[in-house]
Amino acid sequence: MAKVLTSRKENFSQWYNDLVVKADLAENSSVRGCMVIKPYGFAIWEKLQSVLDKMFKDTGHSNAYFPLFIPKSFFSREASHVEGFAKEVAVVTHYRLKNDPAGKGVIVDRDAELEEELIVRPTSETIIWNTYKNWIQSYRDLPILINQWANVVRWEMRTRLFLRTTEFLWQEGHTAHATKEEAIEETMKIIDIYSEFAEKWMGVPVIKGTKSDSEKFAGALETYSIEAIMQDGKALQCGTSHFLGQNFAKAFDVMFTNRDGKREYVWATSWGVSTRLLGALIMAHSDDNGLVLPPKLAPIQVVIVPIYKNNEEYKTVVEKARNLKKMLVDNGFSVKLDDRDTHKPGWKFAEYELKGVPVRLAIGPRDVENNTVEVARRDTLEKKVVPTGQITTFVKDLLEDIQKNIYQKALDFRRQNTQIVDSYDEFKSVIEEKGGLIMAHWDGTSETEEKIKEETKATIRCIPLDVEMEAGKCMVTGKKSGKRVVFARAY
RNA sequence: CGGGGUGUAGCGUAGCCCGGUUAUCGCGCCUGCUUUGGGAGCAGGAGGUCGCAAGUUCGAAUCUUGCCACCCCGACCA
Repeated sequence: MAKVLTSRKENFSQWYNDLVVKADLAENSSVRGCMVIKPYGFAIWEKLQSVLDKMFKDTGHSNAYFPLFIPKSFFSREASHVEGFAKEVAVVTHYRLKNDPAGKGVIVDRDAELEEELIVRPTSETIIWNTYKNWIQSYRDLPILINQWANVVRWEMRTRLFLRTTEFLWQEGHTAHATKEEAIEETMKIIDIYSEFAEKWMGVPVIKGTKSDSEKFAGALETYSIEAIMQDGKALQCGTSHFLGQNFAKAFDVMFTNRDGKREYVWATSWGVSTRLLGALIMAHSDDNGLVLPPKLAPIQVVIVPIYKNNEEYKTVVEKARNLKKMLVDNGFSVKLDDRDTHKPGWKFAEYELKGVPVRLAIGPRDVENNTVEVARRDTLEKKVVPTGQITTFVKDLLEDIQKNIYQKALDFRRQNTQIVDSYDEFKSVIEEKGGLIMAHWDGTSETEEKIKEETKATIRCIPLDVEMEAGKCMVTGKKSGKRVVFARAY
């Protein structure tokens, strides 16, 4: 078979880039750091959106929409928030163009300068809390549980398809609560939703945990994240849920009267996942033949490829293929019949493997005669001939098996690439030679974290929730530590 | 913004050091015939402001200068 992708082991970055482009997911646009998401890639995003959206709604959240532009003054209200984002915001300063007197197209009309510059949102806390101020007077107005699907802009220095683009799509939840406890509970509820989504739908095992002070969201008291490992051993943050305390309520003066008639600041959370999830999906499962999609998120779950030599065979084979498609569609599967005469079967096989379609059915004259179908599964590339009568149950079981298998494979990979390390020397050599996740003791200070980052490029991905307490000593300073934390080089 | 590199057809490239016929090759594209159970074969064909501008020269993809764009490494990061 002709090789279209760079090998995963040879050059992971290039493999990733090739894959994204050749599987028709996305490509770089002519706009700096911005990508074009192509129909096939967007179909996966839409599927992912619909599942998450339902999970949010099932837990009492509703969707709304807030402006793209944020007045600069709103933005500067919360000190640490400004600090965190100032270096990467796009700023709108003018509102008009005019013809260039020198005759070279259009130029900015300097007379049309805005009195107050507008920031293109890097995230919406500020504009939303400025709005919530008008919505909240009493404890009866709480909680507010809102989510928005939107685009945001962060002017990153270096970009990478899906993982870090200047503009990206995401959902951002912003909730307001009467009590601290309720806000914390919301933060946890969301990180659980994210984790369930990653594991059950994307088939990507994740570690839930809290962020260290230096990795916290700008303006948050506590940031919870889910962290996954990619096939090159680097970690990827897949979603975050922040407990914001009363920081934004104080910055935007959002108070409510409680049951006792006393005025109090509102408690807040915010949380989000982005198109980066598609990057995680790709880097966690795919191989040198292309994408491997979890059946639950695949836009096409089953593709049918007819095989024939002449017009006569075409008729009988395609007719059978159509029946097969109808049968599967009636059973709720997403099926594509590729009866194009412009490409040969072998070409189509390779194409759908590249696109990660979980199950492929091939029907040729041989199958028509024997009343069978050839079934191929994407994850293991195994093929099997199945009697037509059993095909719906077979495909149903197979899709479930693939979903389970890719999760298990990713989980096994993570186990094999997670080391428990006690000394800093060992840490350095493991990071350098093997990569992956490292569970080690840390004294809890930003100084130590910074030192490790500088010397090894590894950062604390999270302080995991589901890990037992264990008395130990920080591998760098020897100070006391109650728990191992997760270190890795990260995207 | 610092350090390195690259711009030649839709994509990937040779040629550049050492200037000289009609700019190389592969993929892709178009036409025809043969093919079709793992990216088909043969034959023919179309497609180029050699990143942009100026300069040197009888002559520039090739040399010089300026500009632009992109990529990689660092700081930043969902």
